[in-house]
Amino acid sequence: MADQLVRSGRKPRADAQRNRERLLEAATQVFNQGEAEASLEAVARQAEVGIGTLYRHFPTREALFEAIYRREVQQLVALAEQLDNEAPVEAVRRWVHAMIGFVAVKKGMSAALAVVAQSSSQLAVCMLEQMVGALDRLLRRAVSAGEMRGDISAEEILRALVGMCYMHDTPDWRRNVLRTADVLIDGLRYAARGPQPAGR
Amino acid sequence: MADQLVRSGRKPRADAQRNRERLLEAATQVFNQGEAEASLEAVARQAEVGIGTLYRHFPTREALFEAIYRREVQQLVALAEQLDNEAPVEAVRRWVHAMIGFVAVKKGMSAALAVVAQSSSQLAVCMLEQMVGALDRLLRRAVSAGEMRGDISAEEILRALVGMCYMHDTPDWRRNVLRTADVLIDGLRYAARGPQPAGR
Amino acid sequence: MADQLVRSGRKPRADAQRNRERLLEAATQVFNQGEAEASLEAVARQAEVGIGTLYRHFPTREALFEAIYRREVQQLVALAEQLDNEAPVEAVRRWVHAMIGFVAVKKGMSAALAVVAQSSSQLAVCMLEQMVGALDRLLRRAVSAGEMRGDISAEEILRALVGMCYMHDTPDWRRNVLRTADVLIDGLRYAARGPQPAGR
Amino acid sequence: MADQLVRSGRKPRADAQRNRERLLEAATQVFNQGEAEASLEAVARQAEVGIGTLYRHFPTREALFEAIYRREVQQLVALAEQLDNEAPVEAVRRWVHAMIGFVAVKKGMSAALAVVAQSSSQLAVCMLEQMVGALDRLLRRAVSAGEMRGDISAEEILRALVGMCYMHDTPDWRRNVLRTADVLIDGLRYAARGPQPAGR
DNA sequence: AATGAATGAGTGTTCATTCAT
DNA sequence: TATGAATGAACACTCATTCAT
Repeated sequence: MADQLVRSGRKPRADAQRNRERLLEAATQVFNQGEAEASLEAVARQAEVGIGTLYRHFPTREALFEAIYRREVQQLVALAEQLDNEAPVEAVRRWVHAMIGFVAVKKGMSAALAVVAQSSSQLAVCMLEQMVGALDRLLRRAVSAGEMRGDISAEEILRALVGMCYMHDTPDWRRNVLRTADVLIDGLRYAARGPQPAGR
Repeated sequence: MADQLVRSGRKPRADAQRNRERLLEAATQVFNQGEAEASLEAVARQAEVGIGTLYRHFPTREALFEAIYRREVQQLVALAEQLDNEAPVEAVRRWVHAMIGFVAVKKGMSAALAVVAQSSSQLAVCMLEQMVGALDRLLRRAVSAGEMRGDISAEEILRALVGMCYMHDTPDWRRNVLRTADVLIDGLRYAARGPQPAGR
Repeated sequence: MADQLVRSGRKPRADAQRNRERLLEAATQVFNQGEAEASLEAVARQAEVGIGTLYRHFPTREALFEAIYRREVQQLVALAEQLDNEAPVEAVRRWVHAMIGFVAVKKGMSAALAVVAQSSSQLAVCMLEQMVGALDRLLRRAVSAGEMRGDISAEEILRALVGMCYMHDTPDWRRNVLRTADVLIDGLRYAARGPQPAGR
Repeated sequence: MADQLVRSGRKPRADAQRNRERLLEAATQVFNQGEAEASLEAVARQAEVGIGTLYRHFPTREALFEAIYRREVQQLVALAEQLDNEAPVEAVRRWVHAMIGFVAVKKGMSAALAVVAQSSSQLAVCMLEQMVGALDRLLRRAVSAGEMRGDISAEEILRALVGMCYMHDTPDWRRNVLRTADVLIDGLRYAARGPQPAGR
């Protein structure tokens, strides 16, 4: 499903598995602490593995991105499920904060996400859908509770968040983005009750 | 103004001027209907002009970006001034819509803006500052009027808007982004009066 | 030695070794029968090898120079050691002649040496130092024996020799330079005993 | 004879003459305080003159070099004549020192001379011949006086000197080269009397 | 399966030279 | 004549991708 090795039915050779791990580890480092446009050769070098091996495991650059972030994405999906018990709006806020914190830790992930969000490969779409699904679940609850407007799709909001993260590269962008994200969430609440007389 | 240059037969040779125009036209097309990272050679080819000519007119990639978008940016700055008479929040909303519409017309401008927003060249910074200045002017009025919270900088909001635009490439992204931008603005209003009891 | 590498089937793949050889051969030809500033592309073409291959083997122009002339330089160093048993002045003369003969065979080496002598890369400096060291060893002996003046550094003399070679491109320059070099050596001897009354 | 303008019979226009002067001045500066490989465009810019004008006056790079150094060469030729009254060996030494000092002042002239010495254009040859002639005149006197060996041509010595200068780029190369040049001259004297018993 | 050598198209950039104004 | 815009060949260098070992 994810990449070539899995397809062959047979259990993957031990060293193949090890190399896959090394590559993911290396790619994470290279992409996260630098640019998302680093050369694949650099990744292979970091993993102390031949470039050919990299290609065997991840035939395209996107396959690599996807493999890197699949796990992380699943964490976010899991988090959404856990937040089911929270108050609706608060759950949305916490999930959004988690996502931003997540991107902040994995510096450079924003670029990768941007790439993914703009590509249209099946797998990229799938990843995006998962995240959209997670956020959607939370939003729906808030909307049902009458605490948020329901005419903005989760995908829209997700794209906005990713875009907000992507536009920064200063080291302290995180708190700024967090605040702006809160504004966005506030906007979703505000409209739930419609515009109100400015004089209260 | 352009007239003057053409008529006076002085320095700006006719063909030079024409080539400059062609290059801008071509660059706009190439960048707008593709990626902001298209090769300069491609631009020259599109303009049916030697690569050397491109370099003569625009010694760096950014000089080209800047030339393309400087005029447009100034339009937005001018718009901000015109909106001084509007109701504060409405003025903000209209300016934001104008900016998005502007990006929508110049499809791909978002990519260019993204590049600019992330680079740190003097000129890029200057362009960004101009737009920030325009938005800041409008925000301040709204804040002064007690209709918007004042702890989110214009730059943050601008980056968020650019990011939102950048994350889309479907043909109909515009209305989605407009709506999400409105949510953001609503958020700015909402907090001006503090969180309110949600029906509780 | 080369044998070993080839036979052991280990790391140095056969074709890599062959290409390296071809590149050195080609570079020697191109540089020697033309200018030291020939394009690297020309070298690759001569070697019938992709330009990328050239870069893999020799990441910089100087790395190529160095590879070409390292072995030869070491021969000269070795020669200096062998001449330790000769009469001091004669040893200097023979080494200098060897050097010139060496340049003469590798026509165009003078240009390469000139480049090296003017660059300041680590490796270039190292090569120069080796040759200076070799000549210095011989000069010291002659100075100790009271047969040469000691206030001219080996490096000066070496630069002069390289310069002399570099200034020629006629096919028969060798004997001319040899004679002039002898004059230089004579000058070193002459002053060992101080200026003498010229018959006056 | 030197360049195109002179050929046309008519007296050169005043501004043409002025531009020629500016170009020479500029070229001297650019070549002398930098590299002999500076772009012609840089020269034209320094002269505040169009590149086309440069080409009109000096159709080739060598024509420019030649024009620059012709006057200086003639100074050296004149100096040789003035030295006719000095003691022969001293005259040679003084001329050689003058030449080196000359190159030292016009930093970068060594590179230009090297170019000239290796080219084979008529004019370059002519320049070289003039300098050779000047030195030759002095050498002959010393040889006639029995104070120098006569089997080394002036051209050889000149090439050696130029080469020696060319091989340096440190700021204090002058004294080193002067000393080495003295050694060369000493060598010419030494052999005039043949090898002498080392014990005196 | 793993390796890394080979490839060459592609990009940015410079500069000598021509030519329209 | 003077100008400088236009040109494009040439070069250095990178990197994704293929393929022999």
